[in-house]
Amino acid sequence: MKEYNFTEIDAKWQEAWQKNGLFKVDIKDCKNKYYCLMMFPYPSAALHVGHGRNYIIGDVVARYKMMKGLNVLTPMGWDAFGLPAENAAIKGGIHPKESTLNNISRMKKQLNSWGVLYDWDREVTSCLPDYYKWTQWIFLKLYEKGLAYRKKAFVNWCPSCNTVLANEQVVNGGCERCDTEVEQKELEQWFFKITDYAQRLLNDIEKLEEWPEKVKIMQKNWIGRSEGVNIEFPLASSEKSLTCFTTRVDTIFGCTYMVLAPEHAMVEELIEGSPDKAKIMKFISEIRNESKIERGQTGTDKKGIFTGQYVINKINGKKIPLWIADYVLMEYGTGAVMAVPAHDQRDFEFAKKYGLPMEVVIDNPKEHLEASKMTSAYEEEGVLVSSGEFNGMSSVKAKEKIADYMEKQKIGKRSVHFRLRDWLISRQRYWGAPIPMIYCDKCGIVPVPEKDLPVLLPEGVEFRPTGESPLKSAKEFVSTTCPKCGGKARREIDTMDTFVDSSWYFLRYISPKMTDKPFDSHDVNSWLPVDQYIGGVEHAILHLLYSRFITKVIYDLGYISFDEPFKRLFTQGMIVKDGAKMSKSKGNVVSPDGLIESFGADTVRLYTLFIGPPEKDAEWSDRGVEGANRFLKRVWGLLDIYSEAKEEASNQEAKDAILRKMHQTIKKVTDDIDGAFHFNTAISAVMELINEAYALINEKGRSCFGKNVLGEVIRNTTLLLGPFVPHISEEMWERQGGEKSVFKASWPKYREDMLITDTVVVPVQVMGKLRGTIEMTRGIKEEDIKKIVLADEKINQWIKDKQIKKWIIIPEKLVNIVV
RNA sequence: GCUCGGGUGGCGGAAUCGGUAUACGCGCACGACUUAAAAUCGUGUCCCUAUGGGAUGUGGGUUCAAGUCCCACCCCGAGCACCA
Repeated sequence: MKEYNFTEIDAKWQEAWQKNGLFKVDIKDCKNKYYCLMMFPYPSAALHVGHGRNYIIGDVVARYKMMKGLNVLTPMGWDAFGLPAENAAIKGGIHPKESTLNNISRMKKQLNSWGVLYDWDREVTSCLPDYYKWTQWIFLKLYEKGLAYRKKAFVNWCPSCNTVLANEQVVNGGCERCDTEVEQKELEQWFFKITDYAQRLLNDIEKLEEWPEKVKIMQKNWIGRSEGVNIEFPLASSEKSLTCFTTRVDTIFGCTYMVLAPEHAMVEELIEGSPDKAKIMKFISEIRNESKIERGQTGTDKKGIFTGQYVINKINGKKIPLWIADYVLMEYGTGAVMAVPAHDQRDFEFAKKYGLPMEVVIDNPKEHLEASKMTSAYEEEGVLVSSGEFNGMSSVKAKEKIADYMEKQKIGKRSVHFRLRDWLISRQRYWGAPIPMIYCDKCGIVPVPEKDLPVLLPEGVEFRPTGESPLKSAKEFVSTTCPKCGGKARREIDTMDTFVDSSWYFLRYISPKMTDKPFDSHDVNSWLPVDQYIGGVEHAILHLLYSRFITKVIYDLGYISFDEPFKRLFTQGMIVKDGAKMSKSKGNVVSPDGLIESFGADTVRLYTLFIGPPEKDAEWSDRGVEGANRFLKRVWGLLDIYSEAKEEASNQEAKDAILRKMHQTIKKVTDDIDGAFHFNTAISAVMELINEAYALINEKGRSCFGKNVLGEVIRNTTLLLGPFVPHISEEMWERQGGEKSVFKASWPKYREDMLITDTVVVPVQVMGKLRGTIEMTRGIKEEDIKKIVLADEKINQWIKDKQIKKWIIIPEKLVNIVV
């Protein structure tokens, strides 16, 4: 028999799968549907083995589910808009469209060389008009619902590159390209009102039973709901009042001053006429010039200034000073904070620095607190003191009672605040979907009518940064007519965040070629939610949250009947090399191409899967790849042994043993895949089976199992390995007379009665220490166990001079004697 | 600082319910085959002062029995970070 020629085998089967359309799906046939989705990639220059892990895992799941008889949909596409292509274009002069499409065709070849299969008829590419037409359509739908709006916002600005930067491009406060310190610049921006969905996005996390707990917690924290009270503080000098939000209303009696964010709308009015007005304005402008990063640091020295104004704390009538400080953020709560230095560390530090008073109102039950002796704020729970009628109450109870009191007295109102902010979707960049909006001097902001979509991204545009959105220079693009009045108008020149493109692509796969609608609602409803979503943890928050949000909006609009897109989520770990993430700059990138050439696709797949549990990071080792190859050769070698074996088994014992091991392996592999995708242990189980087969053959001869049984072992091994190493499995399946594809064959079943043996080897301990093992028949009585154990010479050594106090007997598992 | 993960041989990693710690693979050593090397096959491989003793980041605890449960701490990784 020929040796394992992976080059030939890989090519043969990759061609065959393409030809017979193994993964082509009839969308109308949704019986037993299984939607297996991988996060679509950004088309970068070349894939490394770390990327490969993602696709290989998905391919294993898809092939396995197919063998389980499910109707599997696995599509693939490209998240093709985005900054890297634009940056490369600025540097190298190649148009982003050209480089992106080139990258796509290169990546497709690479995916194919791994033996990773998709239904390519459903391919979507987010930078092509037939796709982004519908991204624009989604924008219009959000606009109609009042969920897309414009407002002034600060953006990251690199003064050297003369451009706006995305948050991801700001590295330690500097521009990722030139390292210049990033400034904040205020521009009109488009937002999606995701905050309207904050509560639902939070509540529905409960529905995501099959998501990793980690991801759910990250989303919860990101949404960041907190309950508290909005309290009114009237100004001492006028009728007006300021509202502040607190989660610690129990500490209200300890509030000794109040602080506003420098951006607070009332500031100017408050300091009008003050002798210190100029000083205060100077202070505010200094704070505003600080970068977000600088100001956002915990523990940085807090800076503030007194406004000259006072407010009244209505619960005790006290007049307290009103300050402005950089540690209060305008974006959260009301931009005004009641300061309780004794019970909040930030207020504590600030009060110390500026000599503001401090009053203990929550006493530590373990150790009495005195304001003058405190070195840090006491933020724990405790008992109320100096709090009027609430004295003696626990802080937990007081939170409720004081809130009740305030609502009754109309001093304050219970309120909920979220950390989540609205989603800023405008990008002053070229390579993205144009925002379909028109500005008319007469009619104002007018949406592009649906019939005029797509708003095409012009191709001949100067995309080198000039300080303004590149589309501004495309005169023919900008100048248009107002859809309302027909007069002269200009187009929006910003493009959309690429996260908008990726927040609905899983719907488009169902109807990728539809021209009059983004998708067919009936088909989408029958195939979604996605049964299994697979991708990197780095998308745990943004992409997954945005997709959930857009799905809910489309649900509310009545286009779909489900409001969570992904039923089950799997996040795979990174592959690292020399302890670091693979990157060109570190020079530790491992390309799959050479490895596939020297060992074959199956070897690379097998090693990638065997390297460790797929949800964890793993260290790549080229030597390990050789081990995987060695194993495949051993599996292949069974074909030779089979062809030389005699019909009849020459050794009954060997035959029984291998059959038992085979059924145990079927169970183990099935359980490992069905459970937590633990492919590494599934593969090691098959290795054990092969090891045992060889050990028995070496010992008892090539015909020890007989042709029948060896053939059965080979066939089942082929089936079990199919999802992991599809090419060699197909080849062996064919050579063993299997019909059609191994993936059209059904997944093997194990026989329960073949899993157990008549006898078990039971460890025997004395005082919890292992002293020997004894073989016993199953179902043996306790008395008989004792007799056997006492009769054992080795065990007896340890108990002969001692008195037996207690027997611990766990049937078929363990015996422990306490002396 | 807060919230999650994680810490087991030279290395990647196994270990359903608390029940034989170190499966499987890599590496290494020795042997076989070979003129030789590679490949392949076989044997061995946690440590020690070895009929025994000690090891799962450290120190305690619960238990007949702890990698697994409880308490305190150390280290590594991820996310959030002046969120009132």
